[in-house]
Amino acid sequence: MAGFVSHFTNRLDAKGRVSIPAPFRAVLARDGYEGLYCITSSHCQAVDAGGNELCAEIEKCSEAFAKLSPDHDALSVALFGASENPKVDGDGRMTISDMIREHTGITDQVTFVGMKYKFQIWEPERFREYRAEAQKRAFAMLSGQAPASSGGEPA
Amino acid sequence: MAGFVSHFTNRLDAKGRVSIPAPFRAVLARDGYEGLYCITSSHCQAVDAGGNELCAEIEKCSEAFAKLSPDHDALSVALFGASENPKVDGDGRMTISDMIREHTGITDQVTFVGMKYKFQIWEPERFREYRAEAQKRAFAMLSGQAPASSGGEPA
DNA sequence: TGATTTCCCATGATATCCCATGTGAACCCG
DNA sequence: CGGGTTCACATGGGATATCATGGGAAATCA
Repeated sequence: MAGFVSHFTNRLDAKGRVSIPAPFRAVLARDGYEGLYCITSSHCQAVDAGGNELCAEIEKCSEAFAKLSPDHDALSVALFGASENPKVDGDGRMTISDMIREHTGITDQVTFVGMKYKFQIWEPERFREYRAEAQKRAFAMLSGQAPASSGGEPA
Repeated sequence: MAGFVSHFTNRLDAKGRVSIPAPFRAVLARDGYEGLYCITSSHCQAVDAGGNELCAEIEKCSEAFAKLSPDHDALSVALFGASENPKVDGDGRMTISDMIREHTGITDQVTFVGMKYKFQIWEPERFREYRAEAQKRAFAMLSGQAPASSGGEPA
């Protein structure tokens, strides 16, 4: 099925490498893998990662402003300056850069969280905290929102 | 026969596998089976499972918010981070992941409960308790709202 | 040249595939 | 109508493939 789902926690090895979960690699390949795109999240201590689909989303974001305009420039710096294209080795591992380490606080373990069109990279303990918070917010959002057309409360 | 109905209890084997009830497999196949979609329920100790129809329902939820926004991210983590695509082997069995085990308390038996457009996965004893409670609620709702003569629940 | 990074292979644990078996229900046939 | 047969399905287990992880050697960089 399509998209990144579920979450996985893997260990960093002595060289700073970590295996990207196999199901996520499969999604990347299906999406027409051209390298992994990573960008630090602006509102949480995580890194967004993905393939073409994530790239397209980010570009769409910056296209909202006219090129050469101050706004566009500022946004470009903010977006692309905080981005990376980590290499993925033949065994499906990526290296955690210093930028990612600093932004996420990752030391020896990494949690990968599927979010359908992208996935996030977290320090496991911080993810647990964020997740608890996210679940509360999600519950509030869904119950505040008008019920969907087809009968039946999702999840 | 449309949708998942009735309920079944099957045993887990030593490898953590359990047979998905044959009638449910038939429904999945008719729905255009592309893999099983599972998501932990936010309001009870069960896992929602289904095919395309359930998947579409979940996606619709997250479409209410702009991608890359904090709200969308939180919702995605709560929904997709708590989801899985268990593989189904040639004999119609799925493996119960640790995530499902923890959320449901399943140890050696699994109850599958049809809910028309999806089905739920329960630890048998917890399901019995939930069911007793649900029946009370349903009865109260129906007798409070509907005329005594009405033959069944609304579609 | 010394320090990293990249590539490649080794390994243990786990998951997946494939086939065997038991059991109950449906079916057929006399 | 009764007895035997077949079938579908849940379950078990051995063989095999996949995956995360570790480490050495070659390549790259400064």
